[in-house]
Amino acid sequence: MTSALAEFVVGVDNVIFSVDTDANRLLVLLVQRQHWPFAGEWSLPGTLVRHGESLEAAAYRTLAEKICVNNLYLEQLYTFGGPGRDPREADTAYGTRYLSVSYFALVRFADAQLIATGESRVQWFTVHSCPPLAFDHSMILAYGHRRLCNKLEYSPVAFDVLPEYFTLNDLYQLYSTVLGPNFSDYSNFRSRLLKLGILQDTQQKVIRGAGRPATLYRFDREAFAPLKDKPLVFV
Amino acid sequence: MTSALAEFVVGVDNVIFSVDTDANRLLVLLVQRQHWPFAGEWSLPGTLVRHGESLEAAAYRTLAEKICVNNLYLEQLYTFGGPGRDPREADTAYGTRYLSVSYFALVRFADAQLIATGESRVQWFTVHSCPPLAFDHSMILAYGHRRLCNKLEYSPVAFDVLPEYFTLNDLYQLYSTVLGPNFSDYSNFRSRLLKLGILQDTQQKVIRGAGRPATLYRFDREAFAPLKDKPLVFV
DNA sequence: ACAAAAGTGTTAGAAGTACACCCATGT
DNA sequence: ACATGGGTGTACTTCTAACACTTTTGT
Repeated sequence: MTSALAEFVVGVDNVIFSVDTDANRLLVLLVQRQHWPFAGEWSLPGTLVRHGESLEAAAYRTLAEKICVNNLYLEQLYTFGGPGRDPREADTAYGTRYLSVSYFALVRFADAQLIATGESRVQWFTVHSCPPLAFDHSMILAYGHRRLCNKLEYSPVAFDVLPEYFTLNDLYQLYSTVLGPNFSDYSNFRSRLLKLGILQDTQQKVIRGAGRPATLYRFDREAFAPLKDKPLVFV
Repeated sequence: MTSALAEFVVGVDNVIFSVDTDANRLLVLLVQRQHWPFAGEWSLPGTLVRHGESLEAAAYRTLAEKICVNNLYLEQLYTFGGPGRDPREADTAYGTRYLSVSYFALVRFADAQLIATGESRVQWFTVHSCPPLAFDHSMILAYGHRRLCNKLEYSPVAFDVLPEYFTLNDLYQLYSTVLGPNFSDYSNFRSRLLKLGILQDTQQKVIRGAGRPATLYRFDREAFAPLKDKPLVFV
């Protein structure tokens, strides 16, 4: 004897982070809702999954609708599917459920062009000063933020959003803006990273304003491959 | 212009682990399917989500239908929702999708009673010698196994499946059956755990066969509370 | 007496932490 | 010359891994 199955509409919501290293700000992309429910409020960019479309494809599509970006990291975050998380459920007598599979993304700030479609507003907010969000999106954001910190510490996501050639300082800025002020000091970060042997020293130097020229490095994917799934620590 | 939304049936599949420390075996619970598709093949225990039921509730229900257990740890694992993962999709012209939210559980082996309902078979398999699974369940199992190892190393899940009073050897057996042979040696494991200060030394001793009596410890939840979300290492 | 299980100690090396200091460039 | 950012070195502590050893029980 089985009771009635729930009917579902499945959506994807993205927590899209970006790091503005110049201004030392960790940003998250929010959109302002145009329609009921929560019209006028800010929320994570999301979409409903289409016929024949994979979840990940839906996540990429949402992302591509809001920003134009070439370099990013994306992975599934968590699925929120309890009853009562979307007011639209109440519409239908037998309450179709709105399930949200959330994805977490990190994109390169420099080449992320926001797409302004008509009157819908899309905007970066610093994570620590963003408005209360529609639905349960504040919770999703918090969850995503925790994941971002972990990912940065234990896997090489940073290299997905850095330019191909970067200085150790670029890398350090990225880490310290995300991980906050009580992050490791530069000198130790430096030696730890170099000791890992996954950074290729291109002999090139780059001069940015005053100061000694900085060495340009690149991420050495081949050297990293054997270290994959090993408990690497980048902290 | 939006294309057709996918329609979904949402299911929950559980990767239920248990550790038989006596026989040094890591076990996973499988059920033998009775009906099409994959009739006769083994799969993870799962269910479809009912009206008004949360995902987690569905996961608990599935678990309770197969085994009777009081002590367990359960958390969401991953969501698999691509098109084509369930042959039943092909039935309906407009292909209702079968989405699976997977959960991962660790249960206490000693008090886990398998529930044999009629002819449906439920059985423990050692993780390293289990049959090929229906659907994409082999992938889900692999994913769950990885998560189990991580959880054990970084969070105190072990104490959810150990009895309230346990010896350090009980704990060590649990860890080494899950984490395999090249796990830390007993002496180092011991001092690391004790140094964390989260084990309460009840002055009681227990004698099991020959050998010096072992001290009974209990997990000190209050002492652990402040260490929560800190990067603890139990390895 | 001896095996078996529990528990302690030691040591060499690696890794982490907090600094002080030197180097190359622009102004 | 000196401020600025890049880069090196060091002294100290803590962690890790491997292993030898002592203690308390049953037989």
